[in-house]
Amino acid sequence: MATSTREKIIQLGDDLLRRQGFNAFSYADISKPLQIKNAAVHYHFPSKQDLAFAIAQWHKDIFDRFSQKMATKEPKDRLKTFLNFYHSIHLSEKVDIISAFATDWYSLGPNVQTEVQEFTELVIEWLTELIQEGLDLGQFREIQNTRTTALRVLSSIFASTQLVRITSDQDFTRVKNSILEELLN
Amino acid sequence: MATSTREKIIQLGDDLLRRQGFNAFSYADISKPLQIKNAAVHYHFPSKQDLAFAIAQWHKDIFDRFSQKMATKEPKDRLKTFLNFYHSIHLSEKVDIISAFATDWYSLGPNVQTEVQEFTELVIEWLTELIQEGLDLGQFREIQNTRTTALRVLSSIFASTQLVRITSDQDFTRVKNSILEELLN
DNA sequence: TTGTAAACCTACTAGTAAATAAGTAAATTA
DNA sequence: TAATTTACTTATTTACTAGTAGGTTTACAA
Repeated sequence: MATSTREKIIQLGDDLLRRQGFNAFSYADISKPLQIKNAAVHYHFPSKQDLAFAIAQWHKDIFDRFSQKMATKEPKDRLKTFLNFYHSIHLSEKVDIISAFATDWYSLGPNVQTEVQEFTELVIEWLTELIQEGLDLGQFREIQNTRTTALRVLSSIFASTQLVRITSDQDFTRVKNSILEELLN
Repeated sequence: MATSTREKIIQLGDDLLRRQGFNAFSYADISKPLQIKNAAVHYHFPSKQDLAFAIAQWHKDIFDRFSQKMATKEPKDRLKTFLNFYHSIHLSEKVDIISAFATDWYSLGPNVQTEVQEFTELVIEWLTELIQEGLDLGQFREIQNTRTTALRVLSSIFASTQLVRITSDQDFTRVKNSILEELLN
C-alpha cells in the first residue's frame, strides 16, 4: 500500500519539527520535497496547528502499537528496546518528539497542547508500570518512587538527544548505559 | 549604574530565546518593549546570529562569576545552589539556555555553536569537579564515572525544565529531590 | 567652537511566512 | 451518465521577516 500524501506530509513534518523545530520550518519545506504545491499542504492541514495536531496524534498511534507489541516481553527487555529506540533517534540528528513540542510549547494552540500532554502522560505511565513490574519481578533495584524514576529515565534520555548535539556522540551512550546499570540488578 | 540598551537587548533576547525559541521571536519583539526602533537593535547586533553569540557569551560570563563565588563552598551546598538555580528557571516558564540552544542548534551559525559548546563544556566540567570533590570528602555516594554522573544530573535537571511545561510543577520538585537523594550520603 | 563618533531614527527593500480564493482533473457515487 | 467529492494547481493576499542606506541628535574631545 502506497503512502498517501497526507501521511507523507505528517512524516516529513515530524522530521522537520524534530530536526529544526516548529518555527524553523515552513510549508515550502514540506511541499518542495514532496513535489506538490504549497496550497496542497494547506488542503490537508489548513493551518500549521492542524499539522502539529496530526503529528501529535500520529505519535500517540505509534506508541499505542509499540506498547501493545511490547506487552508480552519482560520489563528488562522492554526498557532496553525503549532506550534503543531513543538511541536511533539521536543518531538521526533529531530530538525526541516530547522535547520538540516542549521547547516550542508557547507556539502551540491549546488543542495541540492537550494532545501532547495526553501523549506524554501515556509514555510516563507506561514507564512507571514497566518499572513497577521490574521491581515486582526482582529484575530492578529498589528505588524511591516509581513515577519519579520514570520521570528521571525519560528526562535523562531525552535531554541526551539534545545534549549530544552540543557535546559528543559518546555522551549519549554513557547516559544510556548508566540508566540501565542504575536500574538493573 | 543604569543598564545600557545593549545589555537590555541581550537580557530580553535571552528571555525570548528561552521562553519561545530562537526562531519564534523577531527583532520587533525586542524593539517594542524597549521602545526603540528595529534598526536600533540592528545597530547593536547587525544580525540575529550576532545577538545569539552575545547571549551565549553573556551566559559564560554569568557562569564564570557564579563558579568563582561558589568556589569556597562545599560540594553539597554548591550542588544545592545549582539545583535551586534551575528551579527558579522553571518557575519563570523559561528553559535552560543550553537546551534552548540545543533545540535550535541547526539555526545557529558556526561561531555561535562553538560558543555554546564551550559554555556547555564549562558547566559539565564544573559539575564533574563538584562530584569528584564530593566523593573525596565522603559527602557523595560512590558512583560509576564522574562525567557520566555530571551528564545525568545536567540532563535530568534541564529536561525537567522542559517536561514540566507539559506535565505538572510537582514533577520538577520530584526530580530535583531525587537527584539530591541519589548523590548525597 | 568645530569635529567626530556613538546611538539612535526614518524609510525602505527583498524575501518569506501562513493562509485563501477560485479553478481543474480525476476518481467515486447516485 | 450526471453529480459530487477528492486532491490537487494557479494565483494572490496580508503580514511579517531580517537587514540596510542614509539622515539626525547628543555628548564629548580637540
